[in-house]
Amino acid sequence: MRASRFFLTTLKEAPADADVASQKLMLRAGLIKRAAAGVYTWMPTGLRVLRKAEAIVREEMNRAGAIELLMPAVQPAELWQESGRWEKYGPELLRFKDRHQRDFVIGPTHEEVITDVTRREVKSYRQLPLCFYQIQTKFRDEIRPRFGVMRGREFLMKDAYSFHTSYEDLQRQYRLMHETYSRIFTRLGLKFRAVAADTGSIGGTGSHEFHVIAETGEDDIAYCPDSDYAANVELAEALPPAAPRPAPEEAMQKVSTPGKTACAEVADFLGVPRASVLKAIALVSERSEGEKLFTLLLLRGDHELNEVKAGKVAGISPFRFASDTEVQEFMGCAPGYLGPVGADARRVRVIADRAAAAMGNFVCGANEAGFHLRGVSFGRDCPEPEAADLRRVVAGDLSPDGKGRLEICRGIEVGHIFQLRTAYSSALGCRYLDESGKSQVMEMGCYGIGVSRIVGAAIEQEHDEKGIIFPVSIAPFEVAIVPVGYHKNDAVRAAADRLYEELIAAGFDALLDDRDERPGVLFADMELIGVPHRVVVSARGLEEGTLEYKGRRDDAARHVRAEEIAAWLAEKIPGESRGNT
RNA sequence: CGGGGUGUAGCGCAGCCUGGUAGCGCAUCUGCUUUGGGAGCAGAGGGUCGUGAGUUCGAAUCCCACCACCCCGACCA
Repeated sequence: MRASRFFLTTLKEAPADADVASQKLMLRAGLIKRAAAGVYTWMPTGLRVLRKAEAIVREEMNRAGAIELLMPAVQPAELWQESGRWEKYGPELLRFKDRHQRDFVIGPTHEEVITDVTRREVKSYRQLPLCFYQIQTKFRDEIRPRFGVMRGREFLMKDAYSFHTSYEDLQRQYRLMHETYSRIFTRLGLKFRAVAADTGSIGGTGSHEFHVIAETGEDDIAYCPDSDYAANVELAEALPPAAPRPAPEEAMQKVSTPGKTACAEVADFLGVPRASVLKAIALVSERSEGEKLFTLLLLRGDHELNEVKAGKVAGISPFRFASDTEVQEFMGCAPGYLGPVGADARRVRVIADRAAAAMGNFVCGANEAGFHLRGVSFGRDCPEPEAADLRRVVAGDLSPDGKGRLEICRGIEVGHIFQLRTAYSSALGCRYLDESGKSQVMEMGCYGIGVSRIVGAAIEQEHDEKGIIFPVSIAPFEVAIVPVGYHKNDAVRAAADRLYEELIAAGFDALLDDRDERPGVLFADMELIGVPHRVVVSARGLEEGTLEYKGRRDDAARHVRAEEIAAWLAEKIPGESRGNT
């Protein structure tokens, strides 16, 4: 590509409303233009990047035997009503009516449509297994779109769906997709981690998220540096403390703690560590008969509740936090001074986190405004509570696989694989006849990759003060030829043109920056848009028979003999990662 | 949904308090000079001042309503 025939629109200043590096740089480099909140035009430079990412995803999906199709962005409401998600999905689902007042949605995902296609077309076990995929634009009406294309409302997604005659075969496909995703993100040049994710009501180990490791990620990931354990913090198990509960020493004693309601305040006020204060959180689970179940969760003062885990404790989900009135009703006390001692066992269920259950001689609320108790021990001063895993893991916790300690990092979710089992196939009646002619419900899996999010995540992961540093596999161009004096010096022009033809013929995705601008402008633009390799053609070098090579991360340029430059680049840009478009 | 903030040229901003008919930098166009790290000089074009309705002789500026966008928060005692 010649820059004079392309369309580069770089900016010196980023729009003021951009708030993360990738969004600023994508706007500055002219990769995207904002059309509405969370909705962007992919400009020519950005589209090249998006298409390269898409091509890698497509190649690897095809390699894994998945079959590409393309489903509609607009979907009839009937399918969503049939699956039950017309009610369940909430306001993120963009709904509208056509001229005949029929209800439609703009697809945020395609389980309904693919399941509908499959139930109509597939009748026999002989046709299974199948794995379909598409690369298609989705729309989710996010409450608060932000971070540019990383949390847009309209975005490009690769979504795949597989259909099986058995759970075992689904698991085989799931492992295959796990491997395929690892290949994809490796080829994309991303630092990523596959993490175990919450499977909601389906349970089991049937879901993994693929995260690009980056400070600005929206998810917390717990991982063990000494093993391959990694899980979303919402899921990561907190093991019981290794040390046994200390024996009761001091007698229980009531102390005045006026106005001190938060654990940290109480600990500071009494001069004890936060870890020796017991935190009590009151929940209410409403039953259909209007009956309220009241639960007191106990946590160590330095720990935080993990609501996902609490929701998995039998009998309390769905729950909400108790109102002040309800706390008063069940505990006979204002919030801020709650504790297990003296709680009415007939009306209040007490569940302690494993770490809280291992505490002894602790401080807790006295169930009387303005007072706490110190020197409290379970068993002696109040009944032994039920124990459960309730807290968020923190850095330094033991890894659940027993191979070290956990670290926490931030990640950007770019992929998610999920064993759906029969959630959709049974709702939509997606069945087949088995060998014995008996009708069976298909097992299903789904596998998503946020293709447009990958571009933002790649930039978030690698950039500097000059701009974007793209991995060569998705860079808008692999190599930039920057002539100094293209429009002034015939020798430079001839050499630059010759080099450009040579590199194109050799299969490189080269950009010849033949714009009539000062060299500084050309250098700055090529660096801003993240071209990983640069060759400068100058009169000075031509006299010596050399060209100047500089990698995007290199501090200094190197002189290379003109006749050796193609071989030099071939070494830097392996053919298999080249995407000449 | 609640709270806060911002809307003035393609981008970044000033002007608003104290009303008098809009300005700066970058970008764009023309000319001359310049040419290895976002050039200099001279000139030019480009604005429904978010929208609507008020107050006023007169509104970017004051009042009201609405819209858009951004940020923070949404019960963890």
